[in-house]
Amino acid sequence: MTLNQGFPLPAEPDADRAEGKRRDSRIQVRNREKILDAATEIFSMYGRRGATLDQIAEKAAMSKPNLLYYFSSKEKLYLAVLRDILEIWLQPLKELDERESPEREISAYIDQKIRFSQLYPTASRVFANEIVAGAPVLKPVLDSYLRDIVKKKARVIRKWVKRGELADVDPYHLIMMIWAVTQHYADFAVQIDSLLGKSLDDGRFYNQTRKHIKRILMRGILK
Amino acid sequence: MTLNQGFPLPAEPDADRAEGKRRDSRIQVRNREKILDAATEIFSMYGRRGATLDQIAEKAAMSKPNLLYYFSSKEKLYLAVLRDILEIWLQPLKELDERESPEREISAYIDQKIRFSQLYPTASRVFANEIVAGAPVLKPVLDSYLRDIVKKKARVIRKWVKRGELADVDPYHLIMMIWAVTQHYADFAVQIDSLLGKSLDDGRFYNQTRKHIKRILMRGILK
DNA sequence: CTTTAATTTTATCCTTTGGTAAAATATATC
DNA sequence: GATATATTTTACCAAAGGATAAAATTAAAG
Repeated sequence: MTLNQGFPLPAEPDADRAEGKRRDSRIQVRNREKILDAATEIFSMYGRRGATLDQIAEKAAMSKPNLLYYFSSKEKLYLAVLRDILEIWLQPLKELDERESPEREISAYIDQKIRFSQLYPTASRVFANEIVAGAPVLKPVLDSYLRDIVKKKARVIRKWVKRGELADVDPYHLIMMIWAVTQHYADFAVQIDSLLGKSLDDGRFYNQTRKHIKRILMRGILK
Repeated sequence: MTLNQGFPLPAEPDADRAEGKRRDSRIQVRNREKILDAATEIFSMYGRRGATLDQIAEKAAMSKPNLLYYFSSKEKLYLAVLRDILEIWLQPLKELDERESPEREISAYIDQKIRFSQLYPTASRVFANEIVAGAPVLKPVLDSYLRDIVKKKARVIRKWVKRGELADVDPYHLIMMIWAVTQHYADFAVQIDSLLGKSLDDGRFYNQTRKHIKRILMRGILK
């Protein structure tokens, strides 16, 4: 599973996505995907620096030079993985619509976020790792792209508050709270597994979690 | 700042803490502390595998072999760092007391957790890193020690629910939610800085955050 | 002071790791 | 099926990184 394509990461004169060559041959697509999946998993476990190309290559069932044929360096590969993750990571936020009720919108937002945690836990962990590490690569994106989107959506929430449809919450803290809680179930999955022996893969647990989060949060913020 | 001493991590025949030798000479204590602090910072940024002894040694203003004189291997050092963190990480949870009101106790718990995020953000990040990476080192501890404590405290919360002092919340999810939200401000500090230009170091922001989290959560769970 | 033990430095080793070169093989196109 | 192009393999390399040995230095004890 490879997540997405066109993303606003520092677009780099991309030496990879080469010029006048036949691209996207079946084999090309399949291998890039295999590599990205393998890389996601390895990066999620060992981080950008701790992960090794040997590990990734092995997981992708491919020799290291072969891997480097598709992604010319470890950094480029890491970037490609992040690029894939980031867009779909914040897609849901973009959809917050002030014309709808906050009840409906925030509820849907939480649903989508926890869904992401269920579907792409390793991707979520790569992202978490990058941020925890101080966002050495993503910092510029956070400072520009993410910042703008969040600012825009904070305005939406503030509007709801002014209209009296929402308790007097700080929009930023609310967003952060939703991120924290929903991502936690992907990022700290081992911990949850240790404590409960469950994961979001378990449909029953998934739903229970979803409802529980929503119940508490919605009660906390609705008027 | 070194956090703590006696911890229940796999105690290992500890080749370091040597036998019949003069220990805890001033210089010994000072250097171990210097190293642990440096290591915490480096591990928080690069993870257990990505961190290098060279970096740690440099940050500790010490040669690498000298560092290895105090901690005989990178793994041992990493373990020592984790040991330091873990105990004070879950100290607050241990203090949940069923004889007090949930309002008071949970409020105090949140306070202590966010306080930890403020005081030891890098330590929190090392811990986060370890868990996100799948707890390669801490897994046994999570499966035993942590599990037991949490189970015990879940019982306390359940008691409050039965007594009708708390809404019908799942204790585990509640605990997780508190962890997620409070730790988020340390673990994802870069993100918060990008979005708000603030950190918990800022006293005003610290208090605002604290109150906001408590307001929403307490509203969400109190009857 | 001297002697002994603790600490630090210097030199070095071996393995891992990211990356390259070039040959070999497979795939597609005419 | 020959030719050109894309893909894969094999053989390497230089730098980084964890670790050790032993000499040199510093601090403590008598």
